[in-house]
Amino acid sequence: MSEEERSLNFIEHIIEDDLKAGYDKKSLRFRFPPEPNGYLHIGHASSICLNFGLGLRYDSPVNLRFDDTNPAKEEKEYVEAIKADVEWLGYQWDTECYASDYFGQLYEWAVALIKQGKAYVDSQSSEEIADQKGTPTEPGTGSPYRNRDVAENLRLFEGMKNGEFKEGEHVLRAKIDMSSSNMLMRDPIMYRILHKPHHRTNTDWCIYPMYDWTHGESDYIEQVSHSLCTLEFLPHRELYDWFLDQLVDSKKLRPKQREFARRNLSHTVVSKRKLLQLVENDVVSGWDDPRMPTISGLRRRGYTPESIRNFADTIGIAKRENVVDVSLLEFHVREHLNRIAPRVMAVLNPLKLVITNFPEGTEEWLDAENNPEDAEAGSRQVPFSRELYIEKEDFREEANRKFFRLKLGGEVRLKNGYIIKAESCTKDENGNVVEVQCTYDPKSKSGSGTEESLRKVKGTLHWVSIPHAIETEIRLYDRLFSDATPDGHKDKDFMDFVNPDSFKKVKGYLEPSLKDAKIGDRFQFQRLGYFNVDSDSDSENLIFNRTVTLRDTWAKLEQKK
RNA sequence: UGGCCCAUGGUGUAAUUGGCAACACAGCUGGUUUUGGUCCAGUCGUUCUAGGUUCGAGUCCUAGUGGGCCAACCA
Repeated sequence: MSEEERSLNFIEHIIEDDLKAGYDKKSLRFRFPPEPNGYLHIGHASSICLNFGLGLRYDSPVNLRFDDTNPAKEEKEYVEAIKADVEWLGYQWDTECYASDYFGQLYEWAVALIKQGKAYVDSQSSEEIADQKGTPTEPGTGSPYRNRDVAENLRLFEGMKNGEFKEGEHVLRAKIDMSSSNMLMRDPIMYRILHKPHHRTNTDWCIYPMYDWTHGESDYIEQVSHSLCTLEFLPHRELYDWFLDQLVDSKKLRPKQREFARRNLSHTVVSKRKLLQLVENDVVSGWDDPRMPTISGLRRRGYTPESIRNFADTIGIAKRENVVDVSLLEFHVREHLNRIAPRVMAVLNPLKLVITNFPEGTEEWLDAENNPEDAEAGSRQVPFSRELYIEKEDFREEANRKFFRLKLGGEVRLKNGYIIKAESCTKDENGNVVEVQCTYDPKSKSGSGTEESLRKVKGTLHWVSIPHAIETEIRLYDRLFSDATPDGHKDKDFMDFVNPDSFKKVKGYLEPSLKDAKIGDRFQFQRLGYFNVDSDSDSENLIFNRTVTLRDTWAKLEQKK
């Protein structure tokens, strides 16, 4: 989809309106502001694509800003992971910023506010402050310290900064309006005392600014023009503007906050807290478990950055509640992988097939196309021999004409190989088929151009030559939750909906060309799905993750029964 | 018994700003195919309700209904 054809989302409309109203395009600037207290997930990806997409669209800088005002929760490890994720998605930030870099400026501004009588030190407990806050329907009442004189406020605030007080002893509050219908305007806390080392400023500070006092001011310092956040921050906008009103220099750009609805994905949860719960309860192996909707999980699962960007682009951005069906994400990864993933053959549920008229102890190397969607992809050789594996599901002793696979007396094409006919089968004591005996037509070789090779046979199977097969571990993933909105039930916990079959480990038999596959390499296992090499692999053992199955209309037909 | 936000197919977003409701996904029907993949064609809607303004309303106004957010020394 070309840029000019695409319709604008409401954020772009706001920007276009600003531009029309005389806003200088050169002063456009955006930012992605994660708190380094956890891993990024698909919801963040949407925000990243929004902000960096705007940067690309308007040729404007986009900062990566870590909102690191709470040393109790934040760690350097997350900073590194977040940077890696943003880069992997394919975006380049203009400046790597930290709210903590502005602690000095913020402190100066706070002192100025105190001097103007617009901030005061409150010496009550958090319970007392909460009690006086009122409720959404009742106004709050002023703190007994609300009218402390400026000199005392300054002295106490400096004392707070110098570590003269214990945590919780004092806070700095903005003096706004205890009866505002907006709870956030009822003298919000600007600073609290925290005797904790910070991942960047270490022990330089023992007071830390709150989000509201930091975010808009950071935007102003960085001269961010449009500060985009999720809908739950809408009531914060009034406070965001109030703080800016106190210190904005009219010659400088004044940032504006605008809000959009966070994107929810069906069959998963998109909340750091809930994802953490999955990790801590060992429901998954970690933040990068391939079932996790984290960027690192999707990466390990085999998703491509392009597919995630296309997904974000397609779902767009708006202000209403939403649950995007995960099938849309799957569509985008299939669409991309269909174009780029080399085709190979692998059997995951093997059934032995013996071609009785193929000479014992011999092999034949067949030409196989690497990707029918990509003329440049070339071809490779795959070995054919007397004993092969096919999928158990691809053979039935008897079946109706809707079954385009192998049945006794029936014919089928072996992909890139020959047409075979099932003559008989052997069963174990339980009646399970353990071997199928076939004959092949030596003149029907794929691509040979013979009359026999051009015969139309309904059904083509993938296969692997047993003596040449590489044995590997295959990890099959399914949706982590059986319910579309696991956290959308008032009476049930989202953990109740964890899909017990979301992970299955099986043994796979792969064509030998795969032996040199490297971690991260993506393939289409023909007729099965897209797979990539997991990071748990080593030179001895390959491990594959199933990214997503192919669309399977046959499975749908079967399910209907 | 408050304030604010939102409402368009099953899902997500559009609608030249008041002018024939569009795109993608999913579903369903067919066609092509040496992947039951890909590809191609077709199909699926009283724009939450009721009033109002207007030649004309998804869009503007009023009321209602439904959903969401707001009382962390979190972000």
